[in-house]
Amino acid sequence: MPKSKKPAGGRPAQNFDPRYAKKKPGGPFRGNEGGPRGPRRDDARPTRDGDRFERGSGPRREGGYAPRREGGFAPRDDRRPSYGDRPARDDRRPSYGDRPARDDRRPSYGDRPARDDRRPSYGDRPARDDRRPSYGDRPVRDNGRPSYGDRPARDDRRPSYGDRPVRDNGRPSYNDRPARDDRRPSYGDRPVRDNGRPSYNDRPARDDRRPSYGDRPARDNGRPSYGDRGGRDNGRPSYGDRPARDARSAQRPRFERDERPARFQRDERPARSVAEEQQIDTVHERLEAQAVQAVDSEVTFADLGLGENIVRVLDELGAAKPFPIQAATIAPIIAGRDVLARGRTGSGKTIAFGAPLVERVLRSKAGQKREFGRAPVALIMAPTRELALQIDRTVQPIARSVGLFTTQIYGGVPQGRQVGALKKGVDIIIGTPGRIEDLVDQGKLDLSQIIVSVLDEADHMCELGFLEPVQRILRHTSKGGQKLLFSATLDREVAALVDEFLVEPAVYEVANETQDSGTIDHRVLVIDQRSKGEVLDTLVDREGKTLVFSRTRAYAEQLAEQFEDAGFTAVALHGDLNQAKRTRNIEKFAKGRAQVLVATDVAARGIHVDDVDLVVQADAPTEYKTYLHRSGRTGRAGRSGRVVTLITRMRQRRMAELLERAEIDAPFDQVRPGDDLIAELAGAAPTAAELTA
DNA sequence: AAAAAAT
Repeated sequence: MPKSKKPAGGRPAQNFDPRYAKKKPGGPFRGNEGGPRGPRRDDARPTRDGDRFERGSGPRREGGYAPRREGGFAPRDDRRPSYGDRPARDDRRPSYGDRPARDDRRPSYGDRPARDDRRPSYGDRPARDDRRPSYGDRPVRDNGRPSYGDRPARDDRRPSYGDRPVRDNGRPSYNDRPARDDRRPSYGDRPVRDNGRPSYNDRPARDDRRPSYGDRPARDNGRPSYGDRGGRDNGRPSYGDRPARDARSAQRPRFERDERPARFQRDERPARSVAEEQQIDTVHERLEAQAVQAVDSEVTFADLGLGENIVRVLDELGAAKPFPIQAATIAPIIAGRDVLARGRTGSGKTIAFGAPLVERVLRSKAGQKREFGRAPVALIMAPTRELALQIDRTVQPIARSVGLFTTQIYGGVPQGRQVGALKKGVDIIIGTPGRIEDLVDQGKLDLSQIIVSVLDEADHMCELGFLEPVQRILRHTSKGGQKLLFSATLDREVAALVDEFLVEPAVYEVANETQDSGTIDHRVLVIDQRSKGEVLDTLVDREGKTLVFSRTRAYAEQLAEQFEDAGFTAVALHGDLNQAKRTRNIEKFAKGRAQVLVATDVAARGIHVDDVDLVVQADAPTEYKTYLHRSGRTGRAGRSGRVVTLITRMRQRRMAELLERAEIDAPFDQVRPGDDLIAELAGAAPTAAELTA
C-alpha cells in the first residue's frame, strides 16, 4: 500500500504559473494583442516576487554563495479555478473511487485508440510531394494582402497548411524526416525489455546523426557547417588548435583537452562491441574560462552598470547582490562584448544575461521614441517552451521596469497573439527556434534589428536538430550583433556557433563550481530489467515530490499510468502532449497535486520546480551532461536531494564511466524488489551536512 | 531518443 495516496501537504509550491503562458504584458501600446481575447487579468505586473528566490537559504560552499533558482515562479492567487480543481475532463483514466473499476483500464498500447491530446508526431504525416519548393507558387510578401496575423485567430479560418506558401529555403523541414510508424511503441522501441541486451534501439544513432549528403538540400550559404565537416579539417584554425594569444586578448576562448582521469584505462578495458562503443557519449573539450571567484561583497548591481529601475526590480526579485556569475558577466555584456558563461543550474544565469541585456537595449534606444510596429532588438532562445516561458518570467519584469516589452515566441500555441504583439512592436523576444524561424519565414518577424542574441543551454542548442535552425536564425540577425552563450555544461560543442558568430568572446565560469553541488546524494541501483516496474513503484511510494526521467515519450506515459494504477498521483511531461496539457501537468506537479512527474528530457534542463527531493532515472542517461542536468532538478536552493539511477548489470561499466565524466561519486547497489534499501532510498535524503561528512 | 512549427 502506498504510504501517501494524497499529495503531500505542506507549503504549496509556487513555481509554475500557467497564467504567464497565456498573458501578454499590458501597457501603453498594448491594449489589444490582436486575436480574440479572453477575460483580461489586471494583475499583469510581476507578482509578489519576494519569494521567488530564496537567497541565503543556506551557505553552500566557500565563497558564501547560495544558489538561486533561476526564474522563480510567482505564486498564484486563486481567483479563478485552476485546472487541477476541475474535474479532469479528458483524462482517460477514471479517478480513483469515482468509477467502477474497469477490466480494460489498461489497454495495451496497440489496442488503445489514439488519445485526443496525443498529437501525431510530425514524422507521422504522409509524405508530401510538394517538398520541392517552386518559386512560382509562392506569393510575394508584403503584397498588401492582409496577412494571417490580421485575421481573427479562429482555427477554422486559418489557411490550412496545404494552402501555405511553400518555402524556398531549401532546408530540411520536419516533414522531410523519414516517416515513422512509431506512434505506438513497436516492440523494438519499447523501453522495457526483458533480456537486458543492448539492442540497436538502445544506442544513439551516432553515425546517422548526420544527414547524408545525398539527402540534403544544397546549402545556400556556401559555407561548411559543422554538421558537414569532419572535425577540424576545414582549413580554419579552430580555437583548440590556435596558439594562445598574447595576454591582452587572452579572452579568446581556448579549448582544452578534458584531462579528468578515466576510471578505466583504455588498455585494461575489455573490448566493447561496436554497439557499445557507439553508446559512449562524446566528451567535448572543456572551454578554458576565466574563473570567477567568490563575489566581492562590496560590488552592487549598480556598480556593474545597471540602472536604478533595474536594480530595484532585481531587488524585488530577491536578487539584492550579484552572484558570482552575474558579477562576472554583467559589465562586459553591457559593454557589448560577446560572452560565453558556464554556471551551475540555479547559479543565476537568467539574471546574468537578462539584466544587462535589458540595460543594453535601453541604452541603444536612448532618446528614441517607442514606435508602433518597431522590430525587436534582442532575442533569447531556449531549447524548450517551458524554459522560454520561465526565462520570460524573469526578464519581463526587468524589461517592463524601464518601459521595454518582451514577447514569447514559441510553438504549440496559436501564433495569432504572438504575431499581434509583434505588429504592435516589442523590444525583446524570447522563444524556441521552431516558431521563431516559422514567423521569420512567414515574414511576420523581422530579426534584422536584433543587436543582442542569447542562447540559453547553448551546448544543447548546438546538438543536431537544433544547430542548423539556430544558425539560420542568427544569420537573420544584425551582422556583428552581440552574442551571449550560456549553459551549465558549456563545452566545445558550441564551437560551431563561436566560430561563425562570436568575436573575441569573454569566457567565464564560476570557480569551484561543479554540478554536483554537494547537496545531492547520488545512488545507482543495479536491477534486473524485469523488476524495474516494481522497484519504481517502491521508489515513488513516498512523501515529497518525485521526478522520474524516462528515455522515451511512450515509456513516460506508460510509467505515469503504472503509478496511477498503483495508487499514486502521477502526471507525464513529454513532447507528445499538447502544450495545454504540458503546462497543466507540470503545474499539477509543482503545486503538489501530483506526487510524481514522469518526464522525458524535455524536463532535464532549466526547468525549476520547488522541492523535488528525489530524481529517479528509470532509464539511465547516455550522456554525462544529461545526468548533470537531470540531477540538477533536485538539491536546489541549498536543499538536499537524491538521485537514484536504475541500471541493469550490463550497463554498470558504462554508468561508472559516465559518472566519472560527470565527476560524481555514487555507490552501486545490486537490489531486488522488496529489498530494504529501495524503500530506504525513497525516504529522506541525507542533509547537506551529512553528505559532506 | 528528444526537442523544436503546423494539421
